[in-house]
Order: sequence, then C-alpha cells, then structure tokens
Amino acid sequence: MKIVTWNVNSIRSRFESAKKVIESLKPDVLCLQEIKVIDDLFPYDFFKSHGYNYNAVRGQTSYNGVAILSKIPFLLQENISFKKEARHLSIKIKDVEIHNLYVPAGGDIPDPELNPKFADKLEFIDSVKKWFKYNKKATDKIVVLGDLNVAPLENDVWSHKQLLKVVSHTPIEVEKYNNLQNSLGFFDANRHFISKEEKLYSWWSYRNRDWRKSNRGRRLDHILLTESLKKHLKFANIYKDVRDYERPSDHVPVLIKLECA
DNA sequence: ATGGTTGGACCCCAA
Repeated sequence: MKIVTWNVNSIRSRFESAKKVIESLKPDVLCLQEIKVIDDLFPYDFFKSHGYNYNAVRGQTSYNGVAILSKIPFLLQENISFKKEARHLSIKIKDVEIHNLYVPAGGDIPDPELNPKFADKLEFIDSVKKWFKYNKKATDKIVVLGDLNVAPLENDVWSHKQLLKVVSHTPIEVEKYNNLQNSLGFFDANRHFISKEEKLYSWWSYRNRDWRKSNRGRRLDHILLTESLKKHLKFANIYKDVRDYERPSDHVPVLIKLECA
C-alpha cells in the first residue's frame, strides 16, 4: 500500500500538479492538507476520474482543510476538533489507522505571550499528543502524517543556527513535537532510510527567486509510524522535483510503501 | 534586518 501526504496549498489551484503527482506516484491513499475549500466544492469528480472512489473530506473556506482520497475502501474514524478549524481526519484500512494532520503554522513571532497563533500551534500539538495518549495504544498500527509545520532535527532546516528563533524550528516547538512523537513511540519513516546527518526538506518558500539554487528548505511534512509497522515499512521518499511543476505548491509530496501483513 | 511570492477572500489576511 502506497500512502502519500501532500500540502497542496489550495486543491483548486493544483489540478495540473495533482494529476502529475497521481500519475507518477500512483498512491493508493492520498492525504491532502490545506485544501482551502468547503466540502461541497471539493473536486470529487477529478479524483474519481483518477480511480479514487473513496474519500473523506473535512473542508473549510479560505484556510486549512484536509482530505483523504483512496482507491481502497476505508472506515472513517473520529476526528479531533480544534477551534472549529479543519485540521484532522482519520481513517482505518484493515488494521491500520491513518491520521492526516495540518498543524497550525504559528505566525511569525516565536512567543506564545505575544503571538496567539504561536500559542494555538503549541496548544494544538499538545492536544493531539494527549488525544493519542488517552485514546490509542503504542501497540496499535498507526500512521500519523501531514504538514506538521515543525522541522525537528538540525538537518531538517538549511541552517540550524539561523532558524533557532524562526517559527517551525524553535526549541519549544521541537519539544512539543518530540512529546507527540514519543506519546506512542512513533518513529520517523523518512529518517528510517535517510541518516540524520543528511539535509532533508519537504518545503521551500515561494519567496525565493530560485528555490533550488538558494535551497533554503525545511522538512515540515512527516510520516510517523508506531513500532508495530516497522517491519511493514519498505520504502519512504520525498518528491522534491514536484516543486518545479507549473504553479507548484510550496510543499512536495512524501510517500511510504507499507507491505501489508 | 528586510523582503521576497502565492492563494483566497474581500478591499487584507495567512502562509
């Protein structure tokens, strides 16, 4: 089973990119964030025409919004609510739960006292951590993926030193992120295959003339798995070339292959 | 230190 997570930054602006992503990566399950559309206006037909007959959409106008498109039937699970914002969707395929998350970006000022958006971000990560701790077991087969908006490792950003006070890589966020990761002993699918010593990004700002040349990337998109899925994980990759598509999202897709038991 | 760009709604906000 191939599972992809991708922050599309508006699905209605991303048809051409999405078509190419679907045709090249051929995911069985496609988890999207920042669809920026209400449920009624979601492009269900576009995905059906590409073989995704099963969908779960939790949209919102203008901001946020998450969706899961699947070629395989699934069961819709409980969603976490947070200030009426559409940031979580979860499904179950066989005995594997998939949780699609869009963590708040958190604004610019890395101080929860001065910046309510940053306070919300910390609170959101905390509440998700608690939710997993109370509702799930470390022995469950769980995939947590999405735009988690935190680059936890030194080599998840282009300059650890220069980003210590930049929202997405501040010590307080990384601590919250690690607490979430440790809640059920999740491991990082991409770092399972690529050493922590190696630079690895999934996002490059639009505000660069040449994203590839400046290469000031960050790894904000993640796939975390509980230990019981370790033996099933066969492959993980980040598709950097998608950043060069026409009208690209600022995030690129991240994929894992799970060999089912 | 600042500004750079994109998307979606509305005459600016969030990323």
